[in-house]
Amino acid sequence: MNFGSSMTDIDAPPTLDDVAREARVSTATVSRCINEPKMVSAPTRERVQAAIKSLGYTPNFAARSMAAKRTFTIGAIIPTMENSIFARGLQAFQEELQRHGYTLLVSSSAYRSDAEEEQIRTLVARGADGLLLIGYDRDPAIYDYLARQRVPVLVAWTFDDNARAPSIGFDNRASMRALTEKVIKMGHRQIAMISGFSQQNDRARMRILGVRDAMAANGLDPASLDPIEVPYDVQAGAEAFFRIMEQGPRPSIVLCGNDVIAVGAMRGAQQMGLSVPEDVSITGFDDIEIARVVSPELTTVHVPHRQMGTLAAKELVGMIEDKRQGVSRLLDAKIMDRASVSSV
Amino acid sequence: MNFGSSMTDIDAPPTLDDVAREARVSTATVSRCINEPKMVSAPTRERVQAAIKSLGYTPNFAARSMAAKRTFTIGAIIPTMENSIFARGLQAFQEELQRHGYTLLVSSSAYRSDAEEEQIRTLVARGADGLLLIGYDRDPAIYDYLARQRVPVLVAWTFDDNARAPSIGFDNRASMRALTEKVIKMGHRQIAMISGFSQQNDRARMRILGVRDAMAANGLDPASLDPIEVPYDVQAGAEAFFRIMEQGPRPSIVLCGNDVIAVGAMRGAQQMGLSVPEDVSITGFDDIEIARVVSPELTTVHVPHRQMGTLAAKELVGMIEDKRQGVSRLLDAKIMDRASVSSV
DNA sequence: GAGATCACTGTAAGCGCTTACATTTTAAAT
DNA sequence: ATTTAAAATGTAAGCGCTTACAGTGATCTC
Repeated sequence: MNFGSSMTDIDAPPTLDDVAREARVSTATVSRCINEPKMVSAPTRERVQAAIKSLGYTPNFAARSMAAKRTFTIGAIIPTMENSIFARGLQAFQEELQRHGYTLLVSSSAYRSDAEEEQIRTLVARGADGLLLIGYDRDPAIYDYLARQRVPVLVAWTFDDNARAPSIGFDNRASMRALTEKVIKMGHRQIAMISGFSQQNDRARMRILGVRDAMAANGLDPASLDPIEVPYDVQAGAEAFFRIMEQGPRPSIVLCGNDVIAVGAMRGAQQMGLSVPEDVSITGFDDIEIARVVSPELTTVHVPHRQMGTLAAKELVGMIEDKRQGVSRLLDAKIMDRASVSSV
Repeated sequence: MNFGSSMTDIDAPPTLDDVAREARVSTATVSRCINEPKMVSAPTRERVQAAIKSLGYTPNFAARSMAAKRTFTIGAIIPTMENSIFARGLQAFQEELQRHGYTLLVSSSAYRSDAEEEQIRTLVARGADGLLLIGYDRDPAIYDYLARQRVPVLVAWTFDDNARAPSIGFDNRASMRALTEKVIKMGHRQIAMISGFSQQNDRARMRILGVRDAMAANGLDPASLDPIEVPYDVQAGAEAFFRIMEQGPRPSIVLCGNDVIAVGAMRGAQQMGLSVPEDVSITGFDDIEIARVVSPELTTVHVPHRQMGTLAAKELVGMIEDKRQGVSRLLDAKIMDRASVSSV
């Protein structure tokens, strides 16, 4: 088979040169046609476009990045793809990037900071024009490295105005505090918590602090809170719930570090024959789809996933194209008061 | 600040040349040290490695791909990232790729074939060494294009031995047939179905056919099945469930095209005050996490997500590196008999 | 109508790497 | 020792693009 590779030699994809020849212009003109169309006169532009079309030309990405020292690629490293905690936000991020002509390179670190570090280096070596990272907690040396390589970085899913990188996110601590105060007002005094691992995870840590803040502000002893830390996974949540209910005085409410754990806790309750919220109340965090699918529906903190993704993309593209510092942005996270919590 | 960029000029990242100079060898040797270490004698290799380390050298990806005509990038286009249908499989795919030194470029088409086509072209232009696509259904011209560009393609989440591309997947039709036969044997005669859109989606189409196969084989009229097609989303599932229960004779069972729809149907039932499975049975497909989180737990078809991802990665890498045709592989999908179906 | 200005277009020098081929060094064989 | 093959290294030609710089006419300016 020969698919109309005009009179040229074999079969390799057409290059800029081929187009230039076909359109009887220089390669520079073709390049300008593609990148800065307004620099080229209308007649030539049309001729070039026709040539591009007839040859089925697509620019070679590697060559372009090498010459332009830009890749139009943005890297994102998320802790996990296994559940949808980051999915909606990332999807929105991607859609917005695409709108600006960028491609997203995603990888997931499985919540391991060494894996994350390696992936950061890979992404940088691949010439990512910018990076989206989740949360702040990481070796300062990484921020140094990134600064030295002049790769713009934006942090999401958290907010901290005076950190090493600009962030688009919400206040994990304040949100958790608000949620906790709310349940305390509903009469809960015996509070237990199942958290994600707080090491190298500022979101988890801040959420714990938020609970303590609320306790302290309401005459409870913050030191009495002894969060169990588990992986973000349903089964682990269920197991932690068992442990909590078996040892010592039973809490009237179990606050969970996120929805996945909370759903696990709900399963655990069900398996123990406890009903939620009559026997025990449970809350989550994130408001992912699963929260509205369990019954009772889960009381949780709604994170503005899509908004965060979209704004992060805009900001990062801005940082890259205008070579400016990014500006942090605090978004609202709202308490979704559903059926998994009752008054005491 | 000056971060030890030895005596060289300004500040740009070190290049192969810098390393070569530092190690007092030619660039070719440095290159070999990185790509084919065994071609270099031990002493020189050590010298070069020391130089690499001391300069903090990382190869420039664009340059490397241009020279080698390889990118070590594999593209995957999945229909959605919003729920976890593809997440586990993709995660496994990525992990396996990483093990072979490849990077994954993911994008999602939102189940739109025009978006998918554009993304395929983008990925090819970016020099993807291979592509993972979900399902067969797409314009044949795309397969031609891919063949002409000599980009290996592997299809997953479905299996068809004599299609345009090799596939690693399971038999959607047979699995759905098996599930349906099982519920028929349990006494269900009034069968309804909520499917995903079957246009441009062979998985959805095959699942419908599977239901009909089972009906025909058991003395029911396959033409009497009139699947409602909806987007794969909880809310849509609930709404479709309402429609089904409101019009005409109520089915004893509602077979759903996947777990997300099924969970929607369960919510719908709950909102209508119907209990599952006493008043109506419901089944799903995929066995994603959500299936075990709802109550009652969902009877569904277990898809070997991780296995599929891992094998797909191995096969695709094999196709690329050995320049051979891929071989298709049929995996088992198993019925998970849980609590959302009762006998009639 | 000579010089200045402007709008296009072309020339050609890289970008940082890989690799075919040439050359040198080392080891093996006689 | 000398020849010969094998192993290690070097030389240099690109890979396909972008872009600084240098034309080339056409249009203004006074």
